[in-house]
Amino acid sequence: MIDPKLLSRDFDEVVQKLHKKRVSIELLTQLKSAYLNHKNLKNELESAQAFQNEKSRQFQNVPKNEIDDLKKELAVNKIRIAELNANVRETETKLEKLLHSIPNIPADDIPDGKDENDNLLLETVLIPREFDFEPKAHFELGEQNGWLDFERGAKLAKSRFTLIRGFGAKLERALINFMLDHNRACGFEEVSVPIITNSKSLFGTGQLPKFEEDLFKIEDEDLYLIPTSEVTLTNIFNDEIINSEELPIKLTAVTPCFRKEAGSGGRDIRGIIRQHQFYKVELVSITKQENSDEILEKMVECASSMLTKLGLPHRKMLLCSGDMGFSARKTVDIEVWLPSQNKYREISSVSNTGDFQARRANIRYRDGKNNRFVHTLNGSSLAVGRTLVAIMENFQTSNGNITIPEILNKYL
RNA sequence: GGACAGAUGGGUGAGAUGGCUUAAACCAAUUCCCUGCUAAGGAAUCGUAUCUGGUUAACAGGUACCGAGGGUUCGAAUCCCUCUCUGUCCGCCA
Repeated sequence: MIDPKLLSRDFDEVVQKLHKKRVSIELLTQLKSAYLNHKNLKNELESAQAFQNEKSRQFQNVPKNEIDDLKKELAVNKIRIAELNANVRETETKLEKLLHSIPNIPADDIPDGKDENDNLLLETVLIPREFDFEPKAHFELGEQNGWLDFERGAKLAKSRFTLIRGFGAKLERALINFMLDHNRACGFEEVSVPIITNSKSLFGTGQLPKFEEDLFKIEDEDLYLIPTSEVTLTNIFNDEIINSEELPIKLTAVTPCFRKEAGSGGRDIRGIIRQHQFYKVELVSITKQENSDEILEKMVECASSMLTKLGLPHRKMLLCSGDMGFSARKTVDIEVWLPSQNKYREISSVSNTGDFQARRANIRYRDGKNNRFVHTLNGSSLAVGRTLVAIMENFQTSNGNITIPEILNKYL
């Protein structure tokens, strides 16, 4: 949630910055007038309440014969308060609805652009190997080695659910342990969180109300399967005021993630690149406002160095304004090389949301005398399934075997 | 799932009989004093949000908030209703 005060203070600047994120001026103008309208009505309500309070206080020392007159007067004012109150609520919900649909304002150094083609290459790490045979796709290798069973996954649930078996399952578990150890070495505390969460938490991190269609909801309950542990990790602190000595708080967790993938149509239908359920090791940082950018760099480095340890070629991309997510003010994607597709594919995404989520989830810290909103950052340390894909494809041999990165030996 | 109890500020915890209680007291915290340093001691400040005035400061004032939402009343932390959560006991269970 952006700061509504910015609208009355620096309207033109907000318009200009959010234009980069494809938010229309009309919407922002609407929002501004809703804000001012609500403010005026609220002022009116408050003076009526002040009147009521002041007169009520007189009751104890007013002569008995004047009490009836006073009561009459206040009865009238009470009706006015009720009316104003109804109006204020109406304008408030209208304002909130608008406010909640506005994405975060991008940071100043974000390239303006429409989609992934306008992203900025920051760095390439490791050179993709040359194959002297036609590299196979992970789903072929997976079936050949008995690691991936798509038909039975679909039988058990539906398409986009996959059974991982035998050494594949063991490798997945090894990867998880490797990643968590790596993150711990980067200074992140390991947490085990619920993988079901309520609407308040999902609102806090920005998944609700706008992206409900991508969530699996528990029937008849105010509960959802988490789409990422970012939701539960970040909301650990909602409605809290954190002592500034405790910052930055750096957390890591592994959880299954659940996504409906509504609107992704037939994309990546084969294989395990895009699943309804997948394991992801996540990083979340809660920081003071002044060091979130620096922590973003560190988180990107933490994820990137993990891929380097695994020997996987990858690159870092600074996302352009049009390709960034709803809550982000700055995002760096890490893309891993997939030989079968002959291109880089997203395996990690690290975002600084600034105070956008903190404002929604009401997470603050005490900075001397003042309470300020924290900055929250989140990043996939790596999507486990996609890492599995990358290992299979990059380290396949001509007969379809897969060489396992040495660093994983002690986890197998 | 059944029975009972509870929910107050950063923490602990007072607030029969509704009004001067946004809320005592204690702890923590911040600032200052004292001390060569540490410890101890003393003084002051100290809920959140929002609006108005003031130089976007200090500060002053208004409003709302004592789990959430309704109700009664001129007036509710205090009375009534609904919900949520927590604790304890019983039942069930990995």
